[in-house]
Amino acid sequence: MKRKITLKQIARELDVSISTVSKALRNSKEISADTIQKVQAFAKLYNYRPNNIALSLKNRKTNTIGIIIPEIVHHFFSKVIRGVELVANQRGYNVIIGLSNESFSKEVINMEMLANGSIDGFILSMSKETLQQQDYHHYNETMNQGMPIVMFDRVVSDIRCDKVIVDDFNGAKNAVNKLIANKCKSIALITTRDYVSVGKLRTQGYIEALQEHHITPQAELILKMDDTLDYEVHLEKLEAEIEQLFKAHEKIDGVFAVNELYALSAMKVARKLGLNVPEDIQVIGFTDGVLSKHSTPSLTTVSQHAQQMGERAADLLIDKIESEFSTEEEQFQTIVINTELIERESTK
Amino acid sequence: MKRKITLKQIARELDVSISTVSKALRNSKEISADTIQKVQAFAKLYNYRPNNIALSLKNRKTNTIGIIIPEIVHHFFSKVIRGVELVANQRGYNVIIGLSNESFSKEVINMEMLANGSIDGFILSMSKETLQQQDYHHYNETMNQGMPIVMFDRVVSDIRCDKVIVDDFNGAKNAVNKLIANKCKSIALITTRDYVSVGKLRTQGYIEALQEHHITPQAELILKMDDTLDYEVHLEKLEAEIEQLFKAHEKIDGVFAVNELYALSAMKVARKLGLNVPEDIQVIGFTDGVLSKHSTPSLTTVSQHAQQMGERAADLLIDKIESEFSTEEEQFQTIVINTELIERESTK
DNA sequence: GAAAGTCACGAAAACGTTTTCGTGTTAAGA
DNA sequence: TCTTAACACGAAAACGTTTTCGTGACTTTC
Repeated sequence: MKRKITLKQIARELDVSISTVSKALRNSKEISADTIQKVQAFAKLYNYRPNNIALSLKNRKTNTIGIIIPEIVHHFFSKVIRGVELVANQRGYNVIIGLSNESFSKEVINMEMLANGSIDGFILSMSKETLQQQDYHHYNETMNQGMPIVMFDRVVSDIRCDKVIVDDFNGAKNAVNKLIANKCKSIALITTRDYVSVGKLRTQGYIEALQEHHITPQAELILKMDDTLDYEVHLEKLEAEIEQLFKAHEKIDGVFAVNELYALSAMKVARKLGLNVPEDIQVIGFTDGVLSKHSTPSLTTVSQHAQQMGERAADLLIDKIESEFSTEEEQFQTIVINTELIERESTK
Repeated sequence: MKRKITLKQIARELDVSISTVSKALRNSKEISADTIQKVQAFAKLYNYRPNNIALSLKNRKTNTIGIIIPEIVHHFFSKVIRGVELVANQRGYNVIIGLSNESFSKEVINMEMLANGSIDGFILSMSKETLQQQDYHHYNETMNQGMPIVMFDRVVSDIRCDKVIVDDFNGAKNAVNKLIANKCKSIALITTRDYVSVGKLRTQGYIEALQEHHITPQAELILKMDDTLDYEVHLEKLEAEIEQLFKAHEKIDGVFAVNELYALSAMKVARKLGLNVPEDIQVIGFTDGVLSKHSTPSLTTVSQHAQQMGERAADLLIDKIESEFSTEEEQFQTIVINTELIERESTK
């Protein structure tokens, strides 16, 4: 079990100086052809590779980007990671992950852990707790130290940085428009509480679609779930509330749900009540998940292009990292990713 | 936009030496109370944090572990990552990810990228291509350089390292036993080609369960799918083959599938053929996925405890990293994670 | 044959730490 | 008053690179 070989060891073996070895390996014209050949042969034999950490220290650059997300066991986020990793690798960067688990303190700890020189920049999506507490000091402190941040999906306008977001508003609007075009007369919305920006925007899209078609939004048709609990935990509660909603408003013939599970639950309850999807009631969800594709009936859904979000975020971040000129007045971009309505069996 | 402050800057400001600052921050008794107080106050004011990269270089230890997996948009793997991250963070380590995308060359490139000093050890699951080509030189080279490796799930006995695996054999056997106990007389197996070790073991479990109940396994009841294509791509082909199988053997009243999607497809085809699950045909899958829980009917499945696998793998790796004594003859462990049969609606 | 230039290489600094080993000053002991 | 010990601090090395700047030994030029 031998350690990795270093320049110093090569130098000693070949009885030259460290600088000579370093230069020879980089084909410097300061070094004679003889020496270059000798050094390179030796280095190859011992499989020399420059130590990354030493390079990082010297160059004050790690070629690593950090990504902090609330949860990894989640199709949306894992697809974003895939996108980030793809672009990062292509451009010579590694990706280091931190999970906030939707907790403010874990988010802060993770950021501090990585901000001390381990990475060149952050890609992150805020935890629910951070969104609730509206405490953004850790972002600002990190940026003040010259560490660029790109936020995605869950963002707030108070923070000045690059952002990549989904067009939640139009995604929702298009979905509801589709339901209206499909002759739905009474469309329910199943959503979460409003503190997460995306939920709010989707609700607005729903309302505006209705209004544009001269349908008055009715508060009774909007079901707001408390999602501070884990999805799975409050599944029964969810279904019970949906059932109550459906029973109270038998005329409901369309449902727009802000996520996959809510949509699936709606279909499940509908079936239980003897309603056929899509004949009696049509359902559209919002997500990139795997459930939609494989449910029966399969679910029409608003795709978020999660992987593309990750790719764009990574490009944005690396561009910023590599831009030599940090112009005095920084310009921040917000990239909006268009959604796509994927029609499946749950709509006509 | 000021850079992070360093010991040197503090030293200059306070007109003491770097060593004094360093010692003062660590409350060395070499330093007077006065100086300690002064330095710590200044450091706190400027929010000093030691540079991780410098520490890594000095200590020849990065406190980072690398995880290389074939795919991240996958419930099993993302749960493993969650487990790894949980334990790693608790024990003061970061996690850096690499995706092989089931490709041999990407696996090698990723490993080389991380092996050059960036991490202290690897946790990995082999790509399908690596399993097929049976070329393991990169693992051995990495380990020869003193970098510990823990493999999980997809392992081969040729490589001498710590391993965490699922008890695929008994998981499958228990599942089939369950079907037999539930009065299934003709049980089909839907599996993949055999080069992935886990597939082979699950097939063996199936066969042994049958044999122990004096049922002769029939080759015609075993459907081997070519999974070199992406799941989604060959979905129709899968369903067509299952349909053919069911039609050719109408007596089939039980199905054991080696993954979630195969099981779901079996249920889908059954429904199409007018068969009721579980009345006419019972189905069991093998996975930790999300589809099983939310399908209709929900799927009885063999849970792999993916998160626990990640946790155990991380503990194993960190133990090895931190064990000072690299005893001459290294001992390697293989931890077997027991499966658990989760009964849902697809079995009686 | 001396001045100038080329060649091939080495010394040293720098990145930011920690730690070992001095060393000068003061206080205590004889 | 002299020796010794305690105290408080600094210099320097080390981790593994890259790069700038010297510097001898030759070679060329007039």
